[in-house]
Amino acid sequence: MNVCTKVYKTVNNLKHISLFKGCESAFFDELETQGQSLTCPKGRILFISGEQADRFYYIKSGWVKLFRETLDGTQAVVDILPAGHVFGETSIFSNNNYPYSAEVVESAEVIALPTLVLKTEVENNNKLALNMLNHMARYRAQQDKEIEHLSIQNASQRIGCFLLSLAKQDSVGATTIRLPYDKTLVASRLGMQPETFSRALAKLRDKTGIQVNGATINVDNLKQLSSYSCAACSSEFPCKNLKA
Amino acid sequence: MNVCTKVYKTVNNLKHISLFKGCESAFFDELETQGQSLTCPKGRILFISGEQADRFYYIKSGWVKLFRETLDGTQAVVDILPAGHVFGETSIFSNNNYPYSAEVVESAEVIALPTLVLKTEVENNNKLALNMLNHMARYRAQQDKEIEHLSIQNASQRIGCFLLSLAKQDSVGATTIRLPYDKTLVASRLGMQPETFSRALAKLRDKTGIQVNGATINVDNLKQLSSYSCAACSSEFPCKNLKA
DNA sequence: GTTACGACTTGACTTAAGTCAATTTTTCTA
DNA sequence: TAGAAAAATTGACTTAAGTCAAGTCGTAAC
Repeated sequence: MNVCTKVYKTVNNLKHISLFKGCESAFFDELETQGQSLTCPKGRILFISGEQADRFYYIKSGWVKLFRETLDGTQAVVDILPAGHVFGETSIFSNNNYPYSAEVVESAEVIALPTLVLKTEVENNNKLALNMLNHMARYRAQQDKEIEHLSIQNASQRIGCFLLSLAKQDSVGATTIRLPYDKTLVASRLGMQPETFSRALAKLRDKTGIQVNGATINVDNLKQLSSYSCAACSSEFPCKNLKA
Repeated sequence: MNVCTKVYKTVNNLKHISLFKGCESAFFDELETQGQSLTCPKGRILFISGEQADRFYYIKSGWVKLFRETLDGTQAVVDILPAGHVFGETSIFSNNNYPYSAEVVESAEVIALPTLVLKTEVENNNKLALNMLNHMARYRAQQDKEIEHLSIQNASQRIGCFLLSLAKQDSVGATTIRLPYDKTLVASRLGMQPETFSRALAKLRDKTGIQVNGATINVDNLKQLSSYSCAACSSEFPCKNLKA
């Protein structure tokens, strides 16, 4: 666990966060007064599973890993979130305890906000409650797909699917993808060992003609990648991760 | 796909459904007027993934499987739900399309209710929105655990965990568990092949001393079962599936 | 009762992924 | 820029689970 200096800043302008769309000024004022902007290096633990949840977080930049650990230390990665995402907010529906631990995996700027203010507002502002419902429904659909992938896709297909989700949504035919964090971390995100990831990526390269160069991956034919990966996925073909 | 005669009945008294706790009479009246009670035999398909979602369902008795299929026909089981559960309701947050297919797997009585009425009420009644949020948060926690189990538990441990979830919550030490549906179906629910299930259950028997007799399973020592299964689970030990 | 069917089990074998160890490559730091 | 550390790859091997085929068991129908 990485202990390090926190950098606090004044929070301003949360109005652009889609979860809060339609909320009143008073709510934003209260959030901003009690909120803190933190600059966190890689490795910083924001909270531990089971802890009392006084704060939830908004990611301004960087990447944050949500995970849980078994008694023997094995880690299960719940998700790895990029800028724009909110996490820890569901604790207001589970006795104010965090359901997972959170660690910064690519140096990040996050905003820590008081859960109590959110809870009170959700209980009184139907617009916010609806935002959260939509938000959770989207997340749920994604998790359902995750479960499906774990049970019916092989390692190479899971990687392919992951690459598609990173591809620019407007890319057609060819594109370049850059892995946003370490391959080891991608592997754990996809529920496999680093060695398996390495071999499975090589297999994916052979099967779909992608070019791998470190963290940079060139895709000449997105459809070929999609057709290989999505063969074992219930989503409509071509993969909706790929707009074409 | 099983085509069969529907049996319609008048719907009454939805007030006991926890999701609707605190709702107004007018809402119940509208639901009951437009709702239908259906008696469905095993095999009955209630809806198909992607279909327009006009109705959501409440299970009065029996079991319902939620699943999706890939192009090549491979099935991924999302969940298998018992009496008391609601499904198809999240379609109101996803363009009114069902995100999965639903099939009755143990003859069931279900109530089909209009999604539009629910949607309108959620948009206007904060109490209902909060109920749904709590409901979805609970479901989400369960799905997160599911993902964890798929990636870090082995077949025998997943079965053990499943058995614990079936054990009566007040049972201490010893208890008898009855599988609620076919072993083949339990296998698919746990993301494994029937053959693997059969062998893994035998292994679980050897490891934990449970006695298997067809669909009936005697557990002399729940803690032993829990300690074997939960070794690869991030939840606190002993498993919260087991109150002891 | 006998037959037929589906559910379940078992055996033999294949395949995918995990493990452990040894390198190689890249990145960071002094 | 040299050297150390971390990340990634590769090889050899083990293990878990899938596959396919054969067989058993129990129930339901006749």
